[in-house]
Amino acid sequence: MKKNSYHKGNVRADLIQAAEAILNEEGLAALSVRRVAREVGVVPSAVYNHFESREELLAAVAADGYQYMERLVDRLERGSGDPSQRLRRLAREYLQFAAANPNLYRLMFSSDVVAYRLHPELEQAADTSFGRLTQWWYGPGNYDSTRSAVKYPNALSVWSIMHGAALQMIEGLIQVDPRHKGAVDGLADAVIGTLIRGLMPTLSEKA
Amino acid sequence: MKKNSYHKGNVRADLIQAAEAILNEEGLAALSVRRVAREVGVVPSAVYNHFESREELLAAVAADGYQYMERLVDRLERGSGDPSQRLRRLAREYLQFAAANPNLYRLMFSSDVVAYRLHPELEQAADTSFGRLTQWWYGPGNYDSTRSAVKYPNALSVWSIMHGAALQMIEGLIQVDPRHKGAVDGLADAVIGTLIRGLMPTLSEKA
DNA sequence: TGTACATCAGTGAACGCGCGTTCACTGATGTAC
DNA sequence: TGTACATCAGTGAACGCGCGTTCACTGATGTAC
Repeated sequence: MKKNSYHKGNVRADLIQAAEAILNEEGLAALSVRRVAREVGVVPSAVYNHFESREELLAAVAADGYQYMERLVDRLERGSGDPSQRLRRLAREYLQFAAANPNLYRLMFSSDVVAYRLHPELEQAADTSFGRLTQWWYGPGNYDSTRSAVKYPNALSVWSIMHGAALQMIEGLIQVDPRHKGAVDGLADAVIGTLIRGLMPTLSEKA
Repeated sequence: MKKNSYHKGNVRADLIQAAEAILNEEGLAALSVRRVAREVGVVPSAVYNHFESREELLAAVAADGYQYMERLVDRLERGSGDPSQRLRRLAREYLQFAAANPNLYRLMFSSDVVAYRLHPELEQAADTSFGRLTQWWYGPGNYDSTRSAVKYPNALSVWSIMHGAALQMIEGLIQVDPRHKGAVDGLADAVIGTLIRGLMPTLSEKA
């Protein structure tokens, strides 16, 4: 392909990829339309042939991230071992993903930046991940996609504790270096282990 | 006090208060130095008599938020009831705080916006909250302030599950309306209840 | 009690910046005849 | 096979914007003598 030709090919895909790279390396603040365009070698206004706005570009990046989540749940469903073993594996993989892609992880879960409600395909991606985890747990027949706290406390708790641990790690609120894989696994084991066993034993010890 | 006098009094406190109001009502993006100054009735450059930079102002706002966390832990320590009852109460109060002050909550826990490491008083405030929870649990003699995942799995898990639930609620990832106090309590009960009981019973049921 | 002066906390104008987005345009490509 | 033309995806210049921050300044206040 000639350097200065029009119709460069898959500019849309290139933009998303460049955006992901910038996000990972320099964070969300550096991810501007102009910057992404520059990186791809295109003029800023060209971006608007592929995305309606900056936010739509960000939504596309986030949606890309959810594909990774999907794969995690795939492995949960198809994996071997008893349920608690699978859950422990899920926990490790989940935190490893967050540790390796902190800025992407943040973007995926902050409606502050990308309003889910405005990007149905994104909301659906998030729903699917949670829904499949829930169905694995409660059986397909029992899932009604409302994600009610009362109806699915177990799935909700797994999601909450993993999300909380991931963010505390990413934000540096706990002494776990995201670049140290062993430490990340240790964190995963600690929280999912506690959740599986429950606090009752130590609490009654206290009483 | 005269309207146009210099030396207006507690401009610093006013700035923090105005910043909190803007944050709550319009979100972080609206919280600019110029905007806060305008709200207080002062020229933008006057802000720099009280804060070195925008980030320092934000750090002051976040530090203010931590005082609320302190009070939660106070009540945990001094409250009545057995440990698990106290923990359940803490969970409710924690989520109610997050529900009532979502933008402040986000600011407090995102190093993206305010780099903790650069604001020691802020890092200390965060440490204190976690440390006191841990000490309540393990006894004062056993706390060494490293917040290691391996050493304090119980306190860490409580923190993680509450943080995760709070953020999912705030970001609209779960079907809980933050303005509905009953629903927020329900969420708190669900996650802390699951954590206390543990997943073992349902997991072995599955196996 | 009155005066000189240092200090403090404001003012007002200006800086350079990168941003998201719009617009009229134009070159390359694919298709119909 | 050659030509006319619609479409698509680029270009380039410009828009208005609010931002964080700096600077020389000045009015009000408190203190020392």
